[in-house]
Amino acid sequence: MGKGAQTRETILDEALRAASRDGLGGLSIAGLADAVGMSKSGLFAHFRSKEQLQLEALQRVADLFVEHVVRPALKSPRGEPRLRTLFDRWLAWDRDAFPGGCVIQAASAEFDDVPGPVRDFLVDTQRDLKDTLGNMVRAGVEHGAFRKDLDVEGFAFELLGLVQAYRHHARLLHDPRAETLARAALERLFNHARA
Amino acid sequence: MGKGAQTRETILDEALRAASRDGLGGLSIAGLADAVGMSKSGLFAHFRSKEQLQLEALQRVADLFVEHVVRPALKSPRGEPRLRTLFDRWLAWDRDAFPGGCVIQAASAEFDDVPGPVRDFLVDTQRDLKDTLGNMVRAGVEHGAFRKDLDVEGFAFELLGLVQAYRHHARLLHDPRAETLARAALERLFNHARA
DNA sequence: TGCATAAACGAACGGTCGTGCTATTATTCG
DNA sequence: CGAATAATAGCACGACCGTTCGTTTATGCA
Repeated sequence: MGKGAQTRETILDEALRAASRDGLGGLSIAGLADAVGMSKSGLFAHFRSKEQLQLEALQRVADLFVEHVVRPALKSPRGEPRLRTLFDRWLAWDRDAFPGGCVIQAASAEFDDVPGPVRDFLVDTQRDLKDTLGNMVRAGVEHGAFRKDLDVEGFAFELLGLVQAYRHHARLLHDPRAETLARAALERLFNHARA
Repeated sequence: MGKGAQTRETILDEALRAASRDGLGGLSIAGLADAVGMSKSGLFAHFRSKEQLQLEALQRVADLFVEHVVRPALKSPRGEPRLRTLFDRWLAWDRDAFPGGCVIQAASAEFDDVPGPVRDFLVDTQRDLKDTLGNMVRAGVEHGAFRKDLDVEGFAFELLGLVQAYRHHARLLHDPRAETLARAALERLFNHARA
C-alpha cells in the first residue's frame, strides 16, 4: 500500500470518528485536517470535494458494518442462530464501533429529506441491508425453523425497530436496561415466528 | 398578542419547517431571516443566541406534539383504544406535521452525543414521553385490558421502536408498505399484551 | 396627539468554511 | 542514483456564519 492510500485510511478513520459525534453534515475538512495533523489543502487533495469525502466515509463504514456484523452472521447456521448473531453483533456495533454510535443510521436520519448523492447512497445501502435481513428470515422459514406463513418483511421491520429503539434508549437516555429490553423483545419476536 | 410575540411565532414556525429539512444544527439565522423576510439582526434580537432559538423551537414542537398526539390519546378510553389513538396520531404526525418529519426525533439522533442544553432538553422531553407512554400501558394493565404480568417498560420500548422503524421505511426508503407493516406489528404487540 | 418604548434595520466584526492555485517536499521506480 | 511522479504545504479567494452596535422606524398607551 502506497503512502497515499495509507493517509487516506487515516483520514477516513478520523472522519468516521468525527461523523459519529457531529453527524455527517458536521464533517469539516478544516477540523479533520487539524485532527490528523496535516494541512487543509493537503487533505483536500485526496478527495476532490467535501461530498466525495462524505461518500467515501460512508462506503468505508458500510464495509466495516458488513465485516463486523453481516459476515459473522452469515457464518452462523441458518435460522435463529444466524439472526441471533446478527442481533448480537448489531447491538455491539452500535455500542462500541464508534464513540458516537453508528454513522449510517445517524446519517439516515440526518439526510432522509436532503436529496443528493449522499441520500442516494444511504437508500441503496439500507435497501441492501433490508434485503439481506429479509433473506436471513426467509432462509429460516424455508429451513423449517419458522412458521410457513411468517411475514418475512414484517419480521425484518420489527427487528430493525428494536435496534433503533435500543440506540435511542442507550445513546440518548443512557438507560442501563436498554440491552435487556432489546433482548427480551427479540425473544418475543422469535416466539411469534416459531409458534 | 403584541407585535413581538406575533413575529416570534412566525419565526418559530419557519424554524420548525427548516429544522425538519436540514436538522436542528442546520438552522441558520441568516437563512431564517431571509425566509421570513426580515433582517438578520432584527430576527436575532428576538432570541439572544442561536442556541436559545434552537431551544425555543424545540419547546414549540414539543407543545405541538402534546397537542396533536398526546392530548387526543388521553381523551380516548383507557387501555387499547388510548394506545391505538396515540399510535394513529403519532404516525400521522410523523407523516404530515412537517415536510421533513418529526423535528424532535431527528434532533434526538443528531444530538445524542453532543453535550449541552439542547441535548438536556431532548433527554427531558423524551423521558417525559416515555413516562407518559408507560403510564398509558400501566393503566391498561390496571384496568384489566392487559395481562397482569405484562412488562410495561418492554411494551413501551417496542412501541417506540415501531414508530422509528415506520419513519425509517417511510421517510428514507419511501416504502409504501411502511404504514401497513407498522400497524400489523402493533396488532402483534396487542395480542401479546392481552393473551 | 405626543411620547416612551419596542421592534426592526444596516453595516461591520472576527471567524470558519470549501475550494482553487502554485510551490515544495517526499516517494517510487528504471 | 536520478528522474518522474505523487503527496503535501502555503496562501488567497469568496461565501456564509453568529454576534454586536448605533440608528431608524413602528407601535401602543397617557
